[in-house]
Amino acid sequence: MRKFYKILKNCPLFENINYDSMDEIFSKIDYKIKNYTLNEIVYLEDTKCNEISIVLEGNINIQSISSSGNIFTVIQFPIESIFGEGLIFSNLNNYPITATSSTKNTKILQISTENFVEILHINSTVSINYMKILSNRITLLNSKLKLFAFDSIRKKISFFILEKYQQNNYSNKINIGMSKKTLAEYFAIPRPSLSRELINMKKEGIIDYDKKFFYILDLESIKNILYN
Amino acid sequence: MRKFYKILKNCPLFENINYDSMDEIFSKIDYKIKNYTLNEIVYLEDTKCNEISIVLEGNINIQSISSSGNIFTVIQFPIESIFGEGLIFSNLNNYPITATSSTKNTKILQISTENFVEILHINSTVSINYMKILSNRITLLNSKLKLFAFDSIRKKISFFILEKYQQNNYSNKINIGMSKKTLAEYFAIPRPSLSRELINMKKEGIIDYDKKFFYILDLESIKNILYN
DNA sequence: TGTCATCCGTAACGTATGTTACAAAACCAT
DNA sequence: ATGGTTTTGTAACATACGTTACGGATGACA
Repeated sequence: MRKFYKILKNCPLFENINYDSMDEIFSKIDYKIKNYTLNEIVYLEDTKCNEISIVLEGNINIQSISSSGNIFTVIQFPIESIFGEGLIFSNLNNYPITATSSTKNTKILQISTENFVEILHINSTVSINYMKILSNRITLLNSKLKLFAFDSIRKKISFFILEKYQQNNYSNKINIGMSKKTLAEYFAIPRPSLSRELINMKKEGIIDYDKKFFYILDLESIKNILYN
Repeated sequence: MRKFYKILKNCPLFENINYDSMDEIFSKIDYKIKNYTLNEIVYLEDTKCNEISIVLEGNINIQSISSSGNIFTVIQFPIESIFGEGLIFSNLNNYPITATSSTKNTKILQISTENFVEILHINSTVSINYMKILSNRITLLNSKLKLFAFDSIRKKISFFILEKYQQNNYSNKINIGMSKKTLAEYFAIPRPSLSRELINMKKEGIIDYDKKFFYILDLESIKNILYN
């Protein structure tokens, strides 16, 4: 196990855990290290999740829904990735997707729910790390959902501008911080659609913009768009 | 504090915690019980969240984005509701919305992050409860996001049918389990839009349906819709 | 300074879906 | 059964948005 400590240290769950603490943890609890060859199923969609998994060597693949609305986009999860951490304590703890190994030698550390609970008792830093992981996931999902929930491009743009406006001390000049292309991807819409709506809003005198900045011309209108 | 134990017992955080344990907890940690009159701000959007809150008496209101894409839908949170639990351990721990009291006498229990960490140490059941809350939230957000991410009504329907199909032992007869109206709300789309798409899919021989059931006629087509 | 790749604005077109409206069917209570 | 309420199917219309395409602007690099 010790040869994996370096890898575990980079996993958010074991952040700030020194080797002595790891010794303590892994001497007290049971765990498994499973080996997979290429394209083996690591876990199967709709089966119960009763353990957390950490990739120690190799890669695993999962499919998901892309932001353009298509299923079957493959995402790679590399070394140090953690799985099942949001599921083991959930009432509906079925894996939502199938995961397969994408490298010839894939090693995965598996810790059962019981043993994981034990770890949380043993080491309070791991315990806090774990809650941070869950909380950050919630924050991320929330912000994603917020954007998706808006039913028009104009609302997405307005929300984005208003958020930045508040973050940057109510300045009318807003640093976009990314290319228009990237912004369109962030909104999960085609780039020309974003472009067209920006043009419309400019024509209507609500905003102006250039390569790097949005300029708020009519703050009230922007607010009204969100509350229409 | 003791008079609130009965209320706390109904809060998922204190599920299965007996009064003795509560005594132990609240004797060892610091906490505040704050009183609000009508329409006072309980917490303000974009300010740091450094405590969890539980409604002990009255109601609080928050605004959110409705599933029809409009901001400013007011949601009421009644007695026993818990707040901030997904924020205190998050790196971005700003309240995403403003909450105000909606009753003349609103009492809210507030426990700072530090003290909350202490509780998690003291009582392992509360600790597990807390992780269940976070995990269930993640599961809920995930499934919502999944539905939103689909870019067509046909995909939403197909996903819904396929999910039920698998849950019910691969039977071609699928109990919808709610009215079409409710289903439309669940999909966050207008009811006539759902109706029309169902008609189309029936015309194409993919599904049939009546008041209570969907019938899968062409399973392969349904699968293809999701992977198109 | 010229070449190439990338980013961006712009336009035309087709279509999925929101909107509104109305009547038939189903449900429920009297 | 009867009347009223809610749920559904259906249709016509308007529109926001995806799609595709193209050329100009921008920036990197040799």
